This record gives sequence, structure tokens and C-alpha cells, in this order.
Amino acid sequence: MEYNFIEIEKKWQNNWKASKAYQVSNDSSKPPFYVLDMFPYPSGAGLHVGHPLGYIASDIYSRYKRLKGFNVLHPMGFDSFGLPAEQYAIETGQHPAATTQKNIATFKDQLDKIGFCYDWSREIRTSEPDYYRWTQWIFLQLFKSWFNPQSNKAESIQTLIQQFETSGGDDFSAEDWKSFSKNKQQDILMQHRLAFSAFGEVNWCEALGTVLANDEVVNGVSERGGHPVIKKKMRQWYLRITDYADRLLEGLNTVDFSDSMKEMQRNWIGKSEGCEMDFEVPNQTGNNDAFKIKVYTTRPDTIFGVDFLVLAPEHDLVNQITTEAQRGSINEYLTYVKSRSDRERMAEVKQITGCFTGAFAINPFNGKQIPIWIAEYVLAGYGTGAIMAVPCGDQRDFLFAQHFEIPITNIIGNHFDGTQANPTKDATLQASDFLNGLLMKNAIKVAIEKIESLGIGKRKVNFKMRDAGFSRQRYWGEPFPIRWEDGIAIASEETQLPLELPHVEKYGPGPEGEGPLANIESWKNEKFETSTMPGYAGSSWYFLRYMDPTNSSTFCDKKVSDYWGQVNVYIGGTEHAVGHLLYSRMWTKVLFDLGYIGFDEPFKRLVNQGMIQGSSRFVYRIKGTNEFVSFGLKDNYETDELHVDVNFVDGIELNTAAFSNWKPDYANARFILEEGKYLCGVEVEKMSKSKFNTVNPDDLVLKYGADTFRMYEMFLGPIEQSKPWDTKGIEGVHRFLRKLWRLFNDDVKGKVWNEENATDAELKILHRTIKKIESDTENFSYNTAVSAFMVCVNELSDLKCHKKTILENLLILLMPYAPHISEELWHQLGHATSILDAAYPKFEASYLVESSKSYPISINGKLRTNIEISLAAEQSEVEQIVLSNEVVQKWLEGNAPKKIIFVKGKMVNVVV
RNA sequence: GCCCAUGUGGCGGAAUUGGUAGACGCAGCAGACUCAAAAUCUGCCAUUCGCAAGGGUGUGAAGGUUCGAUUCCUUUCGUGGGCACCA
Repeated sequence: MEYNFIEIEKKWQNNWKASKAYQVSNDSSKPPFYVLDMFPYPSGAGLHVGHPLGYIASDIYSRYKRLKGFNVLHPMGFDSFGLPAEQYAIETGQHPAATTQKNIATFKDQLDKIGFCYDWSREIRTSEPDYYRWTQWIFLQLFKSWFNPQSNKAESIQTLIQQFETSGGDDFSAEDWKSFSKNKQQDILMQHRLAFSAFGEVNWCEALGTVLANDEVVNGVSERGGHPVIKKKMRQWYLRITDYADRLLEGLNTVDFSDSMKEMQRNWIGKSEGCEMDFEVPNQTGNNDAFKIKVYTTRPDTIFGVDFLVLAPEHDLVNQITTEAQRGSINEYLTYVKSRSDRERMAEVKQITGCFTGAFAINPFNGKQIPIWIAEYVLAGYGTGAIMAVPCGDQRDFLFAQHFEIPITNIIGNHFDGTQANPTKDATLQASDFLNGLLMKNAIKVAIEKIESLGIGKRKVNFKMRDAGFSRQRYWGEPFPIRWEDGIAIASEETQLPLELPHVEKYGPGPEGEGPLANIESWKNEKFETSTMPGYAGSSWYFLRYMDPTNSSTFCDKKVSDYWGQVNVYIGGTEHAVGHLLYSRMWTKVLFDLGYIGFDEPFKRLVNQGMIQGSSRFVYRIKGTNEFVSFGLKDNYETDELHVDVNFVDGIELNTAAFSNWKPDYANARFILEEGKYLCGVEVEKMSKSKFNTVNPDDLVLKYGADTFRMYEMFLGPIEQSKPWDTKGIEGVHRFLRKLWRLFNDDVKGKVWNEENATDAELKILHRTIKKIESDTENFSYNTAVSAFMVCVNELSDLKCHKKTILENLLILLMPYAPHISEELWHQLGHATSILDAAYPKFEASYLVESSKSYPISINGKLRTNIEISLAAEQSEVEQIVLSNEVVQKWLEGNAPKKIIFVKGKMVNVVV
């Protein structure tokens, strides 16, 4: 009987489906365990081999936990709002709802073939009204809440109103508050709401009449059409995530994420401590009102080394302080900056740009006049948008000063050599008045105290993180349940939700860059907000909905979320390190503060999967011809590099016949070969349809079966590591499964397994495997687990062990990895119930006890021989054995050893 | 530019806390079985010197700590991911 994986996999997939084997109840005596995948965006390209990497890992873990006696929640759904579907709609006229529907069907079909244990009865789609009704509801909670710094948590906006009514606010009294107009009151409240509206900059493309995503902007022009793109201020919604900055930092101490992941989040939040300080700018028009420029610095200790101030080009005061003489150049510079993205502005430090405003500020400590410049390396969004530049202590300031020939003041003596800045805090200050003689790091505190006592500034904690933009001028997203009346945002009634996305025929932008919803008359008449929510809205809370997916009275019953609790293990790519993970952490904290859930961190443990990259192949067409030249000869010609479908290439050798048949253009292609072959160029890059480097899992499942595919993906390498896909090697895993099969069945003789008693040697193999698989599975070290299965089956085959007592335990260990073949063989062994709920084998250490070990013997750290020594032997005994050894004596050359290092159970090193 | 990760045979990778570098698999080579092929099985497989025994070198590069470094430290180069409107 042969291993017919096609039949076996179909049989058990149908069987599990019919018996609802993967349906999970919210009511169980077993302890709960929640294993979650980052749900996919259902792109039109379908699933490629990169997607299942994390899904297989989580599937293995879920199945393993189920064997260990847990009630495992393992759901899947779709993040189905998003830009690509809309772009596709603009190009083809097909409604995003229709294409999304179709793409999801394809995804589900592909996922099912791999044999995942998802409870599909809990599937969610963020673009369904039943789902986004609750996204809108949570948005309203954010809108109706503020962050109370006293209680350090979100509270109803009503408590703030009460506070204003009884004791007023920062700069107004209770009486003032009551006298304010309704609009003014609402404006003030808006400055505290967790979801708020304000003006912010967007990428605006005049030619296309629309706002563009950063992705759609390439080198400062639109990807479509290559039109210029500038910054434009528009009214936008934001989430006040900065109020949660400290709690987002603290929360990292309570979760099990990798250190690098925590580091990335900490850096993103970017907490820094320093101070704000005012620099006066005498008003040149003779008015006595001087301007004040507020700078933020983390290095107030360097105050006597300030040689110039730099403002962000967008800074409010730029226009007012610029002198007439400089106005022309400043305007020119502003135009240049408008065309540059933040990224470009920070990245190209080699190219130093800036412009002098003509104005001078006064250093409050020594009265020195310092020139004020504007430069693109200062960003308006961070700090106060103005910095004090200290060239001797900051390399960027140093290069700027050098480039524009601004004289440099040295405040650290010979710690500064005039050729580069010294950014350390370990130098002793000189020429710094009251700070003279202090170490810089100690001077920071002294300087801040002085600044505060002089009343020219104050201590200030700053965050790099900015409030999160929450508006998109798009169609395919959640509508805001907000109407605008006389400039006041009015929340929809919660009972009126969902506010359904209206059907449109055209997806073009509305007037003035508004979203497509602005083109719908009824929508405008109702005064509804015309932008929609961003992609991360739906994904910020979906893990809660899986717990209680069909509840129509609340987003998730508190009793249910209390039962499941936090996601125990969350698996997904590092590309979400900062965006999605921070947003969902914030939403969870808000829902916790408001009492809707009982935990304030969503994910207890995070496992990052690496990205599977594509390995692209290139051919080289000689310019203006239909002739293709092999890789090694391409430098002799002028060529165009073209992606070629990786499926036409064996290694790097092109199948020229298949290539010619690929596209009509290539039908008459001619080839210049090297050594009779056409060789392709190779590059590792993102797996993408447009690069023709995608590999479809369906083909592999068809050819080798789902079990082989699952194990091969895990065998590729550590789960968290990125690696290019290579199908070579899958044969080895397939051979392993066939070898396993032959322990039970012979192709000719049929059944070969028996009920004999196991020998010690066989039990040793089994228990070593149990131990290894259990710890590897817990640690997500699946590549070594697969290897351990191979070793086990190799050894059992060598011993000709066909014993049921050994094999049935092996099957349970293997089930999470290769469920179909395990279930089939399990039943062949005579079991009537499913292997899905078998009991995990228990490891017995007694089978592995050894009495002696072959110790490696090194001379001066170099391995020279091995000696079998009892594990009970102590140092003196071991020394005796080692020194009498022939090989050791040869290396000693008659000398006595200096030292003998003996690590029990490990090794011996003789130092000569 | 900044942040994070990463670099080991022809290839994917393994190596517990600093303790035998190259497990397992792919590819390759030689052989067995076969009319033949597939499948399967056996052996070899970092590099270099050597008939062999045995020795030298070797974990991106250069230094350092240590009896001992793929592992720890410093410097440096390459590659991948992220950088706020892709998801």
C-alpha cells in the first residue's frame, strides 16, 4: 500500500469539516488558550508561499496546545478594507466589494488546502457592516473620551466638562467656560478628545486632484502620471496616541515580545527628556514686541556653545522674522522644501541645504547675537520645530556651520578638535560661565534649574511619536459616524450604527481633494464626514471580535473576553512592529480604561515570522532588438534587464522554449548562449506578482501534499528569519514522510506494524524525540523539530522497528506538523477516535540515563582525541586517565601540563 | 541618514550557559538492485598538505577578552526590513 497523500488529505479534510472538529466553544471546562495570526489583506494576487509561513507555525502551536488539553481559540479573518482594492476599482470600474469578495474566496480556498485548524464559524471581515459597526462604535468611544493625566487613563468627556464647569481649565475660569460660545466650547473639548479633528498636512497632487499615500509618491512625483506632489493642509481626524506614550512604554515590560521588537517600539515612541527655552528676537520694525522662539533641546548644558538657531521651514515665525533683504531667497527655499518628503529631508544629510532669514536672536545667558536659519533637516512635527545649534557637540550642526561658514564656538577645549563634532557628554565645560568645570552630563540638571529659575523655559519630556492620522480621502474604508454642523462635529447615535458605506459608481476624488463620498449628494446633504477611516482601524481590535463574532448587542461580551483573556500567542511579520501593534495596544488600553474589557495589553506573547522573499531571475535583451544575451556576456552589449518568470528557470538556466512561448513578443526571440546555455541574472527581493518571482502553494500541495508542504516550510529555517524561497529541497521532506509510511506499510506486503514490546533502544529513541519535539515546539524552533523527526524515523528504520507502542506516540508528536498522514496512520493502528484529541506522550527521563561519555580531549583548546570516561568520574580520576592517554602524552612531549580544565559532562582541556 | 535584524560548506541551515563547528536536508560523486528507468538502499562529500597515519587553515573583515569564541567586547563592510496615508 502506497502513501497516497491526495486521497488521504481529501478524506480527512472532509471528515474534519463534517465533524466540525475545529469548532471552539466559549464554554469549556478546559483552560483557554488563544493563538492568533495577523489576518491578511486579501490581495488580488492570491496566496503565495510567504503567507503560510506564519499560519503553519501558529497552526502547529494550536494543535500542540489542544493535545496538551487546552481549549484553543484559533480563528482567521480578513482585513478587507484598503487601498489596493480601490485603485483596482479606479482602473477597472469593478466595485471593491465585489473584488474583495472574490479575493477572499480564493484565499479561503487556498488556505483550506493546507489543512489549517481554523474555526471558520468565527471568520470576520473588516469591510462587513456587521463588523465595522463596532469599529465605528469604538471610534465614538474615543471621540467621547479624554485622557485624564491625573488618573492616567481615559475617561468620559463628561468628566472634563464637569471640571471646566466647576474649576475652569488651564487658561480660563469656570465663569469663562460658561460664557464661551458653543463653538468655542466644542473647540476646546476637541483639543482633549482621544479621537479629534485638526489640520494636518497631506500629499496633495494637483494634477490628479487627490491626496496620495506615501506609497503612491515616488521621488516627489505621483506614481501614476509622474505629476508634482506638494504638502497641503487639510482637516483631518487624529487619535491622541501621544497621551498613551508613557503607558505604551510601561506596558512593554509586561509582555513577551522580542527585545528587538520592544526596542523598535521604544525608539518609535522616542521619549526624551530635556527642556524648552525661549530665545528673544528683537522686532526690527521698531515695535517693542519682541518675538520669542521656543526651542527644544536635550542638551541645555551646551547653551554657551550655541552659534545659530534653525527653524523648520514650516515654522510659524519664519514669515514674520525674515528680513526684506532675505525674503527672496527664503521664498525660493520654501518652494524647494515643499516638494520634499520628510524621508528625503532626513536621509540626504550629505546634501546640506538651508537659508538665512536675516534675523538674529539673543542668547539669554550671554546676550550674544545668533543668526536664525531655516533648514529642511529640522522637522516641524518634532519638539517645537526649532533647535539651537551647537556645532562643537552635534555633527549635523557642525557640518551645517562648516558649509555655511558660520563661526564655531568651542566650549569643551581640547575635546573638540575642529574637524568633527564631539557628541559625548563626558567633556568638561569651559567658557560657559556658571557651568564652567562641570562634566557635561552633570551640567544638564544645573542648566535646567537655572533656566527654570530665570523663567525663560522649563523642563520638558518629549516624544518622537506623533498623534496618529486617522483620516483618508478614500472610498474603501469605514465611514465616520460624524456629521458636521456649523463647524461642530456631532456624533451619530450609537443605535444608528452601522453607518453604511454608500454604493458609488465612480471612485474619483471629490472636490478640493475630499474623499469620493463628497460626490454623493445624499451624503453631503446629511453633512456626514466625507473622509473614511484608515486601514488600521479595523485591525486595531479584531482579536476581540473573534471571541464573540456574532454578538449583535456589543462588540464583545465582557464575560467572553474575561474567559479568553489576552491573546496568548500572536504571530506575524516584523513589518507591523510599530504601526499596527502600537495602535491595537492603544485601543486595548482605551477599552480597558472605559471598563469594556479586563486587560490592557492585547498580546501576551508575540512571535515574529521572517519574510519569505522571492528570488528573481533576469534576462538581458539587447537594446532595440529581440535578441537576448546570457548573463555572463551581457556586458559586451547595451541591454535592458527584464524580469523573467522564475517558473521558466531551472537554477539559473533559462528554458528558452518556455520563455519563447510566454508572450507573443518573445515568440521569435533569439538567444546568445554561453557554453550552450542561457544563464539568468539573480536578485533577492520582495515576492510580488509584478516581479514574476511568486511561487504558488497550490502547485506544491498538489504535487507533494499539504503535509509535505507544511513541514517543508517549517524546515526552511528559523521562523523569525527572512529567507528567499527555494523549492529545491522539498523532495527531502516528502521522502521523509514516505519513509515514515513504510514503518507502517510495505508497498508489496501491506501492513507491517506489529504489537510487539519495545526494546530499551527503541524507547530511548522515542523519549529523546518526545523531549526534543516538546521543547522545540514550545520555542517555535520548528526547523530543528522537523530535523528531529527525520532522525527518529531514520533510527527506527535502521532498527526495523514497526512496533505500535512506539509508532502511535510518534504519530501524536507529529500530528501538529503533518495532521493528515498522522490521522490516517492513527486509524490504521486501530484507533476509532480522532488523533486531534489524543493525549500528548509523557517524557520519561529514565530511558535516557547514560553511565559514561566520550569526552572530547583538547590540548591548548584544540581537539586531539576522545576518551570514553564514566560520568561519575571526578577531576583527579579524569586527570589520571587523560594523562596516561597515548595521544595526550605525544602532545605533552614529556612536559608536565600547566593546568587541566575539566568540565563535568562536557570536555577536558589540557594546557601545556 | 536613523532604528531593528542578519552574515557559518556548492545551497537551506545545526551547534543548551563561552566547551567536539558543519546535525538534518538539498545538490553532487561512487556503488547495489533493475533488461532499463523510477523508487529504494549503501558509501563519500568545508578547504589544503599527505599514499596513509596525521597535520595546517576555516563561522563577512580587522582587533580584543579567555585555558577555550560561531557565541562576549570594539571597529568595519555587505544584505534584508521599518521610518508615520501599503497592509
